[in-house]
Amino acid sequence: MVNQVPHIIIGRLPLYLRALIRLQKDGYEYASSRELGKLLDISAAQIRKDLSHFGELGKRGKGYEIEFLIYKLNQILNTDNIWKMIVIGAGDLGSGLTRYKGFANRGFQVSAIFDSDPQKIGKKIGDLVAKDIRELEEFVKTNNIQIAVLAIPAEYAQDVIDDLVDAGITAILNYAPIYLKAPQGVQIEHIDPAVHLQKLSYFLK
Amino acid sequence: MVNQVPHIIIGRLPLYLRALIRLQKDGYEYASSRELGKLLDISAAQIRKDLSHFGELGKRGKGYEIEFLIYKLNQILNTDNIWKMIVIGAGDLGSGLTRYKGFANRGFQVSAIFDSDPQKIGKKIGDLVAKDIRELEEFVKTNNIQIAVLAIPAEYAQDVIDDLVDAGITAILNYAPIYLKAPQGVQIEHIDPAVHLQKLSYFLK
DNA sequence: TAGAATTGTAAAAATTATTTCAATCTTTTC
DNA sequence: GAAAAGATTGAAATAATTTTTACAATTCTA
Repeated sequence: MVNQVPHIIIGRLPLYLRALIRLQKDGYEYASSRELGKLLDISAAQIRKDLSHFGELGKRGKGYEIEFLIYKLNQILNTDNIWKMIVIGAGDLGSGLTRYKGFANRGFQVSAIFDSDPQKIGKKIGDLVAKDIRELEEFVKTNNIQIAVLAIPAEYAQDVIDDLVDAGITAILNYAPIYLKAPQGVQIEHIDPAVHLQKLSYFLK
Repeated sequence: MVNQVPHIIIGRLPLYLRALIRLQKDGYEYASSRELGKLLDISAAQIRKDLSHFGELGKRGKGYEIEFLIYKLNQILNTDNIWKMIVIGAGDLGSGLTRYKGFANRGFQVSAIFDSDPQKIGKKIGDLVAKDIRELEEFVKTNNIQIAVLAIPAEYAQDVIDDLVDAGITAILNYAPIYLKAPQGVQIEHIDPAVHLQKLSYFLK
């Protein structure tokens, strides 16, 4: 296992994992880099090179044993256990993410949802009840939470990030349509559908 | 205006645009590449190089005139008009996206939402009423829709994409957690929160 | 008018992806 | 059951792409 694997490679590992889980569900036991590549529109060589950063995970003449590679990728990505996350913002998006069933088998679980709006605090959302954002710090500390999902308007996002970091959060999935600052060591991933749509519309007409 | 601007550059333009709109809202008239870069954690040289693909858009000694650059980026990204889109899937996510107020001022508008579940068809969602997916093709053709947002389970996604392409859709924002195939010329962008979370968890613990 | 600021771009450096192939394992043939 | 043919990985070498550096040209400011 090597240090300092390029970010861009880490970004592809979840795609490999997702495809492998699908293949396993479909009853396959082995997958070659060529097959996997065809499924993902990624060159076979690239897949082999990416995986080779983490040891010799394949079998010459045969391919990659799917069960083993899934196990290995989960280990690499730290998803061999379930991470507890919190969601900030109990609007449509935050509520939807909280109710979303798709996280469980990919290593994540929402363990609380917070809002500052009295109208939303106390509301039942899936199995949870929306909490007051003022309880955030205590909750994060008590439950040792490291991951937060931000689903609030852009205006408040930077302030909330600062609070999250103070509370001990070190990984943030940001849905607010704004670039956010965090100290070294705190990772942020951004999802903004309009950004993707604009990439798409570039190619239209 | 040049042909064949690398994809990776197109992907940054919406971020520039988003930041510029924010600066404009905050009352600024000019932004230098250094200021913009600081706001986005992108090097000033990169921003200048990216923008230089589309002409000489800045003013030496002063920076970029924000209003003009916003106008120009909208023109480049084809967001100087509103694109009508359809949403497929009237679950939490599809409903949330349909109600989302943030698309309007970024060049997009949901003009219909479809589902195949009789329980959901007819339901009021924001200003719209969920339609039967069987009406999809006619709607797309009649209304000349080019963009679709896919918010359905992975199992059905490839079949629906095939139908969308047949109907005339050429740009797809895919929320189903699976890689999807489309013919040359049809652009797909993927959003899978679990993929982002797994990138984050790589860096944890 | 002089000094400061900033762009646009050529050149260099760094990063990322592809090509190629020896090594090795699997499958088929005899 | 051994030998031959086929498949596939892992990795070195090469190619392509992307980013950074460096600076002349130009504009702004005082």
